[in-house]
Amino acid sequence: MKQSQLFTHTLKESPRDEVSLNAQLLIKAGYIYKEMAGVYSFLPLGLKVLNKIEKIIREEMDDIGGIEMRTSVFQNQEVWQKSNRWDDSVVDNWFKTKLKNGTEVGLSFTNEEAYANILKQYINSYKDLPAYPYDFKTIFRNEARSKSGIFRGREFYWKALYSFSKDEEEHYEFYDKAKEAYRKIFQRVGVGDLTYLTFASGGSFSKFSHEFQTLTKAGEDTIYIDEKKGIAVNKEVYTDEVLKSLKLDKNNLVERKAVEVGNIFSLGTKFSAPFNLKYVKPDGKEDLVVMGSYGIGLGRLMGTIVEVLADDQGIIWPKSVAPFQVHLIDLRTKRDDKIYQILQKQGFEVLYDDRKISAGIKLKDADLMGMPYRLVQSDKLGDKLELKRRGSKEINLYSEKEIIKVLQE
RNA sequence: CGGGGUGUGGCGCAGUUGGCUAGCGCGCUUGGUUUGGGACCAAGAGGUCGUGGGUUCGAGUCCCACUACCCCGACCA
Repeated sequence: MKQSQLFTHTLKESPRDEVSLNAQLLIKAGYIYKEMAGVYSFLPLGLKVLNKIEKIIREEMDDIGGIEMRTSVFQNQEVWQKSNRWDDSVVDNWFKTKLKNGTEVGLSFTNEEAYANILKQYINSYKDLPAYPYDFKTIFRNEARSKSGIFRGREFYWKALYSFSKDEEEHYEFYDKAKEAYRKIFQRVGVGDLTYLTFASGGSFSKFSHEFQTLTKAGEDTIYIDEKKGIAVNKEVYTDEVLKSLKLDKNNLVERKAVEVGNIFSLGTKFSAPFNLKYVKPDGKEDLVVMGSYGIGLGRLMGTIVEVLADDQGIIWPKSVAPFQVHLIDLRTKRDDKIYQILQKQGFEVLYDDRKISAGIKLKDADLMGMPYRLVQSDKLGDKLELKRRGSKEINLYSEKEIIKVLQE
C-alpha cells in the first residue's frame, strides 16, 4: 500500500495520558487509537497485525482439532444463573444492559456457560465427543481499573477454545496438545524464548492451571522461574508445598515480572454439571462431559510483542505479524512506483513511502513503525536498492533482480 | 472502590500576587528554497481554557460540585 493513502500518521511525542510503552509506541506509530480508559480502536495497521496473530492462532487451533465458531456477545441471564455466575455479588465485572422490554442481558466476559449451553443441545452420545469449539470474539469486563495500556482493557479481543471430553484421560490428552500448540503460537509470534509455562492456581477441579507468561517488566504478574527446566510458578501458588509437588528447588528459582499471554484450565465438571451436559456411553450409562478452557488475549499479545522487542527507536515486528514485510522508502527527487509494483507482483507485502516529505521523517517513521525490512531508493544509490533489517545495523546494496531473491530468503 | 496527580488549538507544553486582544514548539494550509536521520524563509488557518455553578468591576488564574484521564493500592472466571 502507498503510505500517502494511509490516513493515519505518526506522532512525534507520546500522548500525555499514556505511560505504558506498548500503548505509547502503538499510538505514536499509528496502530491503535485510544477511545477511553482501557478501550482502544485498532487502526488499519493495527488491524493488520491483529489479523496476522489471529491467523497464526487459528492455524494452531485447527491443527489440534479446534473448530471455529462464534458465540454471541449478548448473553441470556437464565443461562448464567444455572452456574450461579449471573449475580453481581458473584461476578462483579459484568457489563449488563436491558432490552426494550426490560429483560436484563449481559455482555460476554467469558464463554464457559455459552458453550456448555450450546453443546448441551448437540452432545448426546459418546460419538459426539470429543469436541473442541473455539471463537475469536470481543469480550467486555468492567474492570475497576484498567492499566498497562493495551495489557488490561475493559474491552478486548480474544481467542477462547473449550474442550469437551469423555473423561479425564481424553481431557488431558488434549490438554497436553493445547500446551504444545500454545508454545508454537508464542514461538511463531516472536516471544517464545521469553515465554514460560507457568503453574498457577487451578480452581476446584485441578491442582493447577497453566499460564503462559512472557517476561517483561511491564507485566502485572510475578513468577518464579526454573531456567533449566523452562517452567515457572506464579507467585499466587508459590509455597513450599507446591514447590515440593513440582519437584522444584527454591534455590534454582529466579523472581521475574511477566505478563500472562495465555492460559489453559481444566474445568472438570464444574460447568457440565449445572448444565447437565451428559452423554451416553457405549454401555448405555450416562456420564458428565469433562471440560477445559484455553484462552489467549490477542490485543495483549500484540502489546507484549511490542513491549518485549522494541528498541529506543520504536517497534520491531517479527516477520510473522508485521503489517507489511517491506517498508519501501523512496528518497529520490523523481519518484516512480516501479519497484513497488514489481514487489507487489512478486507477492510481497509492501508499504511504499511515496510521501513528499524529508528523508529524515521517512527514516524515523520507518524505525518507529517497525517493518522487518527497510528498502531505500535514493538518487545517490543509482539503480541499487539499500536493504536494512529493522533492529540490525547491517546495510546491503542490491540490484533490482537480486533484491527479490534476498527478500524471499 | 481508597489515596495521589493532571485536564489550556490535532499533539506536547507555558501562562507570575486575578487585569488589556490567551502564548510557545510541533503539526496543518499557501508560496518559494531544500532533499540520507524529524530542513529553511515568508504569509495564514485553527481556542466553549474538561463541565456546571459561585466570588469579583474583571476568572485560564480564587472557591464548590461534577466529570475524564494517569499513577499507587484493593480487585482480576
